[in-house]
Amino acid sequence: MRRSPAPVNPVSMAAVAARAGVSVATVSRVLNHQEGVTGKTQAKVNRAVEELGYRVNQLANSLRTARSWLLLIMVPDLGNPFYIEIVRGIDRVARQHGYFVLLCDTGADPGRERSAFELLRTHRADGAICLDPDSIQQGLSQEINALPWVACCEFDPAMPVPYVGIDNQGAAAEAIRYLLSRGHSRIAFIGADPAYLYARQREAGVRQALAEAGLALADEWNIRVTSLSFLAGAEAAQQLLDCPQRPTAIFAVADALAIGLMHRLQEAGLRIPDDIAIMGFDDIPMAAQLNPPLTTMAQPMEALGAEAAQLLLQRLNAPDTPLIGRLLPHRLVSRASA
Amino acid sequence: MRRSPAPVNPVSMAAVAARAGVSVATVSRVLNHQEGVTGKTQAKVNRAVEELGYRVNQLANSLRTARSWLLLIMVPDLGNPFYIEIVRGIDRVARQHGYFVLLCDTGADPGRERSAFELLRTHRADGAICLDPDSIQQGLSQEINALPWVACCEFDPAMPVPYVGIDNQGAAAEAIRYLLSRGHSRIAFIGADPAYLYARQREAGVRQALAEAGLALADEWNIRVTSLSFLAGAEAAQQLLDCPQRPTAIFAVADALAIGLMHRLQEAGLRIPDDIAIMGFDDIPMAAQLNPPLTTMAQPMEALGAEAAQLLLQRLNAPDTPLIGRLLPHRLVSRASA
DNA sequence: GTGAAAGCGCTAACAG
DNA sequence: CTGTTAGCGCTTTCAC
Repeated sequence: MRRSPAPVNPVSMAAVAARAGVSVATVSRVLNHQEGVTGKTQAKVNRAVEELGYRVNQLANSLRTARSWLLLIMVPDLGNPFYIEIVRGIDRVARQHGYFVLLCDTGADPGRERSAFELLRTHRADGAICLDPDSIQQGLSQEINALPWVACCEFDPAMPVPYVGIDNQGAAAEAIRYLLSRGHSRIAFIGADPAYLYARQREAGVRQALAEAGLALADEWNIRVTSLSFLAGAEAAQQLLDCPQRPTAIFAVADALAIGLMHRLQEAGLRIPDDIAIMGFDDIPMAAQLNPPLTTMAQPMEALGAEAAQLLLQRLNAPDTPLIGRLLPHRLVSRASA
Repeated sequence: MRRSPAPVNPVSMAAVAARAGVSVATVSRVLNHQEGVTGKTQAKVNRAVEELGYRVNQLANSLRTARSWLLLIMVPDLGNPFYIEIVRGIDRVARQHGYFVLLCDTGADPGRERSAFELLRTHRADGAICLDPDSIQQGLSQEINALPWVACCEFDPAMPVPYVGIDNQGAAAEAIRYLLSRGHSRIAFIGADPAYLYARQREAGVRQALAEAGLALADEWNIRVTSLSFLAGAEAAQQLLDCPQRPTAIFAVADALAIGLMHRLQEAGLRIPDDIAIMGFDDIPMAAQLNPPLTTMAQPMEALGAEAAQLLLQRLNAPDTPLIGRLLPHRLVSRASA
């Protein structure tokens, strides 16, 4: 006699059918609200479902329909509130459409990212949204091009993948122009890992705006950190503190950096913005709570996530929709730090 | 002629078998590293897999083996860094054991939580970790008792469910004693929604420590907020500011609250800790970055998550392990705010 | 050592 | 309107 595999749930659709005195097909129809079933039959089935406490086995359903109703999100760092806000945006629209979210903190590691993409191939997720560095995306390009995913924040317009993001260069240039307009000409820049599109584009924006004003980015005021941690911000601050000549304003590519930066600077006895002005990027919720509140370039985080999810769903439902890329508007938020 | 369902992946195990000139059973054996297959046969199979770019269909696998390798996490608010740290702890051990994480922000809504638990019943997740208020857990008790899940931070020792948490009452009492030892006797408390176990227990701890010192918690200094947002903290601060008699120290049940609190207080011109001392709870990463740095009662967030995951895995692998509850140690972190 | 075949629980075509 | 039946793609027993 054959043993059935694993601990099997006794309450299958067949059990319901038996109890209701109908066929499994009918049960399936009722459960999926398909028309063409008598009210009386529906009632019988529903009662049996009720009495047995039946729940459909989504695994079986998914296998049969080839839809898992799971969306994968790949983020480089869950610890950064910026990504959290985006995840919330994704989650909101995903849920609205009946999907659940599979979250994967890749740590911006190509290996981890590759294995995350495997979830698509193995049918564990229907689609994915990737927030990882564009450089990693490009590295995997060959393997993932045909998969149903969209890029968010980090993207390469040349890749055959829909994307959402912002005009990083324009936004960064605007930020610098703001600083210039406040009378600053000695401006330092804390940049990030050039593996990220945003890091490269924002640096370009900074240089551009500076150049427009006849200025150049001094080497010793151009600091590059490797992670967006508070600590990295503090270390950058220290470097600036050690400069023979200090800047009067600092623009950090991310609020997280600006936070560590401010902390170290204040620890050293500097007053913000009087002794030195600080400007960030992102406008994470914490920015407004700092002392002094942080002036920053806001990204529409929730909307970025929502839009990415929308794009993905569209791609899933109509696979040959033309690929689109969308840039959402940024907005300068002037507070007390600069 | 019958049409097969949905867009079917052309590369199934059968395709591999055909190409390798063996049966699907053999392919399955090779893929699962089962012994009893010739090296030569293995090679044939592996080559075919390679050539075809075959990937196993996890849906089919899961249906057959009744394991989805997905773990569900229910959090009341993804926006709170406290939960994020816990999620990271869970994620780390989950991944170590081959599981992926299904994240669900329930917003502490019973309906959403109920539907999240349905993921277990419908075989979409193998187990769950619930961080939602114990009151909600209890409300669902009848329906979820038999499901494979563990409670984290919020739990009811009387429920037949493994849990991890901390000694909230003891920790809060310690916090108050610390404040007392610094010479404060006019201490205010910002508490949270009593739907949460932590909120009730910490309030009890506060009252206990105060009583030990012959003091009582004044009504006007006992503020209760409904969410752990910065805004809620700021509103609480305002209430305290409006009191005829001001406290000299404030203990907030959560760092997020303390942040909003500090912000509003400083906005009003008060100096911390000179005019008023502030103490928080959790020790989220941000706490050390505040100006002044926040004195707080640290919870081992990552460890709480990791331990919860461990407990869950254990429960999944040995369903009749005796139910255990574990309390992890807290630690007072003295910084400049109090 | 390998293969045939029986399902896991469900959906959907087709027949009645 | 309802039932029969053939799979979805895989694992696992049993036989050879």
